[in-house]
Amino acid sequence: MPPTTPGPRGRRPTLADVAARAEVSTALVSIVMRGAKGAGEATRERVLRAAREIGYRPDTRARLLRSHRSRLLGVQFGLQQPFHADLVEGLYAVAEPAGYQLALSAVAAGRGEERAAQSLLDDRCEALILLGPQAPAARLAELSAGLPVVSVARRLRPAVAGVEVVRTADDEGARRAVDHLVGLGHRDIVHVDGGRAPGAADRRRGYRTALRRHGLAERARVVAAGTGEEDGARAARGLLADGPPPTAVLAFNDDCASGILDVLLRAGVRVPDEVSVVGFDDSRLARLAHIDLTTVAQDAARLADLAVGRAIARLEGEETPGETVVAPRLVVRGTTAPPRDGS
Amino acid sequence: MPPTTPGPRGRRPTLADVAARAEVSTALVSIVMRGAKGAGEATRERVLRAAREIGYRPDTRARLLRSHRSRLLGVQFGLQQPFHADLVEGLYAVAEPAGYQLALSAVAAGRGEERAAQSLLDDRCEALILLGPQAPAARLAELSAGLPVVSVARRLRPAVAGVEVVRTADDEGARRAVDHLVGLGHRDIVHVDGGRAPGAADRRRGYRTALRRHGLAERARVVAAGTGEEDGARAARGLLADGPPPTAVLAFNDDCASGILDVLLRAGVRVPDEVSVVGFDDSRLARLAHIDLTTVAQDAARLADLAVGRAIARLEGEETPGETVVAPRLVVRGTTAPPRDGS
DNA sequence: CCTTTGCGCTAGAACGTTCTAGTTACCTGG
DNA sequence: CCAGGTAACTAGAACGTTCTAGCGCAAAGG
Repeated sequence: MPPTTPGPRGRRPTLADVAARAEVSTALVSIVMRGAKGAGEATRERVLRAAREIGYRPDTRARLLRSHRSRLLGVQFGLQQPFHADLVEGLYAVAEPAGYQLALSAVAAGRGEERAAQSLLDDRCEALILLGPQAPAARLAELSAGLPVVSVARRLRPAVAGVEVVRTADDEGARRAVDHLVGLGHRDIVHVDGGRAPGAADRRRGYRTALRRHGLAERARVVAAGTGEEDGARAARGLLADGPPPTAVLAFNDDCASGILDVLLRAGVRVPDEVSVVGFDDSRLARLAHIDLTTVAQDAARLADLAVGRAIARLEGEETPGETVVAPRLVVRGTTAPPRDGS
Repeated sequence: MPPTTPGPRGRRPTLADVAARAEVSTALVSIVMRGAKGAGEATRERVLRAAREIGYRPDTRARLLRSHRSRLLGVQFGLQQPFHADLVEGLYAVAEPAGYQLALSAVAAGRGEERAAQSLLDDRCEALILLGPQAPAARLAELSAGLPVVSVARRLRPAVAGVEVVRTADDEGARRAVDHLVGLGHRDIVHVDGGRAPGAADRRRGYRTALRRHGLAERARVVAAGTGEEDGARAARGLLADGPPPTAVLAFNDDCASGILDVLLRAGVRVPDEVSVVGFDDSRLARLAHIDLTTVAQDAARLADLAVGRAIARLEGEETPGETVVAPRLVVRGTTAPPRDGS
């Protein structure tokens, strides 16, 4: 059984230790450990055995110090954002097979994006993958002067030269949701809006476009709200106060939808019998049996795949499209149904 | 304006560059950058200015390679666990002021604990802080032979020599929940149990103890369930089928409670009017206005503080208690109320 | 037989820091 | 005026890798 932890003495075995045991030079051990060519079959075996026997593990930091490639992708993510967790999971899945490691840096309460990004730079990452970055475009441009930068799930308008964007087609998501509702027979569909949040403008636009295509342009109705549950609740109270509610609501996101659901249910309005509700994001929340929200899902795996792909392409000097848009997917659950009467 | 990114040429400035510009030795620049003593006031200024002007940032990896201290705490966490996000947030808040950096390594779908821990070791972390580790005790023991290991939120029975445990008093949490319910007038309280999940045994024990203290020992009733929403739902359906439901339910955790709430509400049982429900964890879920769950909160900030403290203490060779237990806090929200009749 | 080629291997210099052990130069007290 | 101390600074060797040259040797080609 080879030891898989450093011995109690504290000193971890190094290349030199392996070299001594296998009676070769450190350079050769290095060759063998990297799987590079230039070592005979027999010696290779001998070195590997020696390494195994003394529990040798290469020192990442020394390795990176010397070889100018670090094969490290820096990932900045929001600790409190469940969707980012899905993305990071996807990133791991793609990066490791491609021969890259991930360095994670979280944005949290006392730790802003500036700190997070800086720590990634200090770690000598080769590229930065920023999940939903809020930093000003100028800062992103500045970063991208030094290394490839990929912004995931944040659109940049106008485009920032050098910053690669990978995002979901928010407008299309909203369109699909509207198509679904119209297909069920709804004609009176309200959009509870996310205001200035990333993606909100596109979702609003998609909503309007879809209604227009269905010949319902003049029935478009956008209610200002926001990104949180409470924003949705407020909007819903407003809707109930303003005479008969619509037969369907497209919320900016799942949190917002959850607030809407709450107010409706407490007011005795049955969902989906009287009012259908659609969310956006397919968060954990939406999947709860309790809530069972019809929603528009972002394809985290695909976004992650593209993000890594673009970062690596840029590292290898390839041309990249600048922006890549991923189609969302409508997940039909229990909060949508045909309207009670064809109003 | 000092550049805060590496220049386009790719080569980042090094100590030598700063030294050249300030016309001193690299050793002195090192001294100044570390804030060590041994530099004159005037030169210090000059060096700092030079560093600022060329946008120098120390190279973490080279720094760590040389100084045997890495001042790096490795944190292994579950990507999909919201509670871990709270803990990591707390860890950042404590570690950075104490002069330590965090290296994050996520456990996710295709990336088990073994991989996560190994990557932390490869980064030459000085100590490991494992959030809710599932690895066998033997593996933890093995790890702790090489460096201090702190297990957060997982109790180890029997204790593993060398592994420091920081956890919430699950039994006390359950007791507080029961005390609250009894205080409201409940006497018919069921515990929907988490089975073999970490903490479940303690919560079960706390529940039993509390009932006994209130002279209700013979009314204790434990229903086997699990950690998920669906487990709670199943248990609730069972309760409803077995004649009149209890007046109060203590669920293993919030997810489980959410499933219970769902089944009760769909069955037309009013919460909290007819049945009170208490969760455990104070997850994001519990805080939703929609759910508004009375629950037992773990003190993430305190757990994080202790975890870092113990890790550092061990690094400095101090004696540590081996296990530290943190009191939970009952958060009363809208799912508990006095029973309708004093059954 | 002598050159070429290529393979297996090694010596030794990087990489960007910190650390050890100095060397100056300036006080300070006798 | 000198011993002794201290503050400011520096040369050069680490740290654990990878990389560049290049060496010895056997097989192949002339």
